[in-house]
Amino acid sequence: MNLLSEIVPRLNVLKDDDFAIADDVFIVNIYSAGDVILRPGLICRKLYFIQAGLVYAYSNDESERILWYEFGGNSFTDVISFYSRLESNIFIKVAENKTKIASISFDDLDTLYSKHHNWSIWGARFHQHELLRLTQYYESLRTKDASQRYHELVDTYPEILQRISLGHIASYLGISQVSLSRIRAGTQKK
Amino acid sequence: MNLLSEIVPRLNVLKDDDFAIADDVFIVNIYSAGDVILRPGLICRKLYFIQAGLVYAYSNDESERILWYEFGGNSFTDVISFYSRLESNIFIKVAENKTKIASISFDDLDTLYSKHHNWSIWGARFHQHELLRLTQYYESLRTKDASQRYHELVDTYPEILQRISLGHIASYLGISQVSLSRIRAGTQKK
DNA sequence: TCCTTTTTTTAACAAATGTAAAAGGAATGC
DNA sequence: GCATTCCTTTTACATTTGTTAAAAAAAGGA
Repeated sequence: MNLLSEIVPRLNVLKDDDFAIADDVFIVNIYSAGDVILRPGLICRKLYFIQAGLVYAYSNDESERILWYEFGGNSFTDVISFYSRLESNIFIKVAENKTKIASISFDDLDTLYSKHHNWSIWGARFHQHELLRLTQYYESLRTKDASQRYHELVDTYPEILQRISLGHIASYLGISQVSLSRIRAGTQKK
Repeated sequence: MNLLSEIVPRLNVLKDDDFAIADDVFIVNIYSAGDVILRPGLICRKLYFIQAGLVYAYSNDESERILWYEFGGNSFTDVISFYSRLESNIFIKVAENKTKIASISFDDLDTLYSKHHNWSIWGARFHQHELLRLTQYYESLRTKDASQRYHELVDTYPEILQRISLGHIASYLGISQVSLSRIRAGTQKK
């Protein structure tokens, strides 16, 4: 059984043979907390798939605003840098030890599409899923206020309060730590 | 020369033959201003490509917030409804007469992927482009304030002030009309 | 031209949120 | 135990933005 099949979703199309074919263009690495995957000024050349662990991104300005967290089972990249091949403006860092990640370059991915029909079907479906996932994420940013998003966050991942400081959660929610305290104290509209 | 090839981008992979193959699964329509393409409660079953004209979307709540405008050359759908196959929560309407649009259903698109390698390569690349485009749009929403976005809007489309009322522009920018007046008056930080 | 309607701006006030600073709590090390 | 440091909450104040309402300006019709 190929390692990759444990990390990259089959999306109802990939067979073991397809994973075998792609085995040499995906690279699997194990990272430690604090490892830097991407920094501003570099082009993000890879698409990443997390098998286990935790990764996060933050902005390059004074605010160092946390842009996202991604857990095992999800993929990530700097979408703007990777698909436009322009220099990144964000940091991507590993948050936990033994974070296990597979990655593939833009060119290798496109070559897979061209050479293997199944991989191009996978590519279409994968990017459809990502389009849906990203849109749902941004729409929840747009339509829900920080209070709602905070309560959903702790309902969905109650353990997150043990893993991430409230300062970082406030940054992730896009509000000041003072506002988050007010929300937690209930001094806030529901 | 096939009509479709004027509307659907080739993305460096589609040949005339591919358009001929797909001719019967794309439908081309001409709409009038005010025509409703999608309303809340329905599932958005199609992916649309605008050749010419203007289309916009707005929310289903009291605010009737304008979510986006799309011009000729771009594609659109209700991303969340189309890719999750759930009921839509938005309106999509045509804003100008003689708006010409090609469309294809989710299932027909997936069938094209399965049957034709070139179309699945196209699907992967198309959705990569859309992922980039959507992310750039939402990131500009996230990082720029209403004042910046207003000034960029009138710099990019000076004629827009003649075509769309300030009330609608404020809605599109996500602010009250009062705030937009303050921005225009210069009573606002740059 | 005059009246009506629509659009835009202005004013006044209230609510929400950020900044800065202080205080309280928890964890760690000596 | 005590001090230090880090994280979190609280307070005070200023800024921003929304709401409501009124005034001003623009557009259209008779």
